[in-house]
Amino acid sequence: MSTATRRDRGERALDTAFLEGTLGFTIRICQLKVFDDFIDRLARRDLRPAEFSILCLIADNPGCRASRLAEYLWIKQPNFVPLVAGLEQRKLVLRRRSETDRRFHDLFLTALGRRVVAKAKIVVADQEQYLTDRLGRKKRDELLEALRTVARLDLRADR
Amino acid sequence: MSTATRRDRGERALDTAFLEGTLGFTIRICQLKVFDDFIDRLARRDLRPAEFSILCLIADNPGCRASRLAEYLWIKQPNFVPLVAGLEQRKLVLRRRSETDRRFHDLFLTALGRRVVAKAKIVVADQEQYLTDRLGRKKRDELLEALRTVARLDLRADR
DNA sequence: TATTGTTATACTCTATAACTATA
DNA sequence: TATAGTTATAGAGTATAACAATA
Repeated sequence: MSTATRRDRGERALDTAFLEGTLGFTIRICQLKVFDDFIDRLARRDLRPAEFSILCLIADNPGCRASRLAEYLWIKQPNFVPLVAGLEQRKLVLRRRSETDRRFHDLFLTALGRRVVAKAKIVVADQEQYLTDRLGRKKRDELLEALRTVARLDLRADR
Repeated sequence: MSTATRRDRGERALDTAFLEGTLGFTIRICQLKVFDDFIDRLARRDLRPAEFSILCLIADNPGCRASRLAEYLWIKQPNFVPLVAGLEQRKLVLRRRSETDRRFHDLFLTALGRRVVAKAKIVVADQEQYLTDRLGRKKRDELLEALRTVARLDLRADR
């Protein structure tokens, strides 16, 4: 958009009261904005949000199973395969057949993977700090807690 | 997933503390869950979330311009065209060339469009009520207010 | 020359069915 | 028979460039 806002050009503001009065729409806009910024920050490290979240989970859960991660991240198994395969090709992740049950893939980070995730976490911390600065520590913590409450709900199943 | 949880089968729980300690990831999971439920609820009316939001905005802003809506909804103009064209074909929306500037398309709801959006709003209200019941009115209102604060930020531009 | 809407098109993300190998 | 991972593939959603009409 040009530097002059629509308001500057004398246009009437949109009445957005209904949508902005709903949690659903507002969560959606927040997610778009936060991810837009996040994707841009992470691009320098050649990581997508999904890849970053996978690396984080393997870092804190060495030897975890692929299907377990996919389920938690709401990524369908067939879509999860090329994600992990890509990370393995880049020497960030190691896949190993479980010895107790050879159907499973146990996942580990390589030394390089640990370095990459450590640096990427700094990028995330920067964004989180930016948000905390704008909201204030107390409101930020309350926001996170409320969101975690929503995240734990099983909306479709509860109906 | 089967009825027995992973915990029941004796699997160790994932350590997800890092990701769940970030606003970015938690907002993302909330958005996925809320939209999954929302899409399912709206499916009976053959409406997608984007279509619903467009109808809502036209309802409260008759005669508004297509480009104005697309910008607000974070939908790129080329992707907005088939959305509105579809709504017009279904006789929910009316596109009219502006008389003052024939480049613009002014958007209106048809009588049918008004009926459809009114019914869809009930579906949304149900979901919002469900969330309010779980969170409590006060926490729900605080959550919405905090989200609106985040939604107003211009994260990328502010860096 | 700039802007709105449009077309064409490519890329990413997501979804489903069917296969394999293991159990 | 059931499960983890895989392959193939189709469908959304999203992105950019270029064009026509209009200003």
